[in-house]
Amino acid sequence: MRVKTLCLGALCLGDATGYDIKKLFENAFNHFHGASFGSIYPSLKKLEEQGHVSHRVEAGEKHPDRKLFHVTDEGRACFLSELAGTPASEQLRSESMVLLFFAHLLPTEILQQKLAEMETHYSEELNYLESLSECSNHTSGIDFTIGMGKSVLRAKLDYLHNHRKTLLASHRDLPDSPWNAGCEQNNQQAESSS
Amino acid sequence: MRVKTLCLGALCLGDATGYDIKKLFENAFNHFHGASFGSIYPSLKKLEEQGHVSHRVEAGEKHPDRKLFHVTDEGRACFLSELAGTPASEQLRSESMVLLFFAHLLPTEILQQKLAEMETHYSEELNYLESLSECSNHTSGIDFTIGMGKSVLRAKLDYLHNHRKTLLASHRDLPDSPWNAGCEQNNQQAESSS
DNA sequence: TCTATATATATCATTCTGATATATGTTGAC
DNA sequence: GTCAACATATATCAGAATGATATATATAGA
Repeated sequence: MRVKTLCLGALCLGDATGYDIKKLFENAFNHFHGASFGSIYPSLKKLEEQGHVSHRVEAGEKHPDRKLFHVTDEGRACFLSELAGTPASEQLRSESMVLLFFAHLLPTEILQQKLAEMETHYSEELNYLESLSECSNHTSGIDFTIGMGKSVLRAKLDYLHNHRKTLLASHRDLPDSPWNAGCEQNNQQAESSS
Repeated sequence: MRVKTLCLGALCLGDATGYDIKKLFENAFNHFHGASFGSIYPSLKKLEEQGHVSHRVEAGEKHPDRKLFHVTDEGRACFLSELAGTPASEQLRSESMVLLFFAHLLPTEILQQKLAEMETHYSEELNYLESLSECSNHTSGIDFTIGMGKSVLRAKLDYLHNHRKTLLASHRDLPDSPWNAGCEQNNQQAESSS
């Protein structure tokens, strides 16, 4: 589903700025869909050109000027028909699973570290969803997505606890892996000279 | 994780063509990472420019010419160091959850249809993973990813069975939703005139 | 025979990410 | 009291990925 459509959906929940929508993607939507400023602002621009949203500028006193967006009737109708026409599907993009798929190529120490990272991430997200479900003003659909998310995270944590030892037990370090032959070309997440 | 890196990883499992790698993404990798031809072929090109892979052409008798790719020592070392440096993380992109998040805007009939679609997809993927785990030649890491996938799918199916009725019970059709005011501009998945 | 599917490579417009630039207000540290 | 870090707010851009399309041949089935 296009970010443009998601933005339209977000605005169906109430008027908002691009920044507000970004926060929605980081919070409420986060556990099933992300989006960056680089897609949100252009989307709002196009939606306005198509007449699906309009905006008014709120002059800032204690904050920068805000462009407050609002769905038009056409925009709302468009979102509803797109929603109904969207097939139910999902797609995972998991570095964790890639790491485990190639676990036999990793030294035991690193593998243990990755498993610990996974547990931390799953626990943190579960805590977040549990805090969300304490709020009482959700629609039943939203409660359903939160509940589904919690179930999935509990299943992941359980699986991790029950199978971690087995994985590590059958894991052996390779005797002479070329661990110092690292390739710098693609490790650009590292520090640059300052 | 970049498709380029995943291609390198795929080639660490054995020599392959771009087409073979696509099949790997569709099968083994499918439940945690996808990739299209439009990213695989350019990735292989760049990997070759960087000296991480090489290729030889197999002239085709019963098939088109094949470019069989092979990892170099540098490529293998590069993949290992990238793998170790990749943080464990994951990200879901789920149209199903978006649909449910906005369930209150959908007519009951459509909502039921989406829930049925979800169940079908989850069941099919579970069957696929169960058929995969019957093969006995997997590393323990691969078994772990398959097992995790199965656990997650079972959790999703359980949740769906246990909460479907509650969701539908609290769901009411809106009295006069503008269901005929559909917007054609964005419904371009429909048929074109022929 | 004719269609659909599988093998195989390649390109392209559109879309999305992740980084960066620009400004201002607030909060907390020292 | 100053200074860094963070939150609010908008916008753009290079690079990466998607999904579609083009091209060609072989096989299987209707």
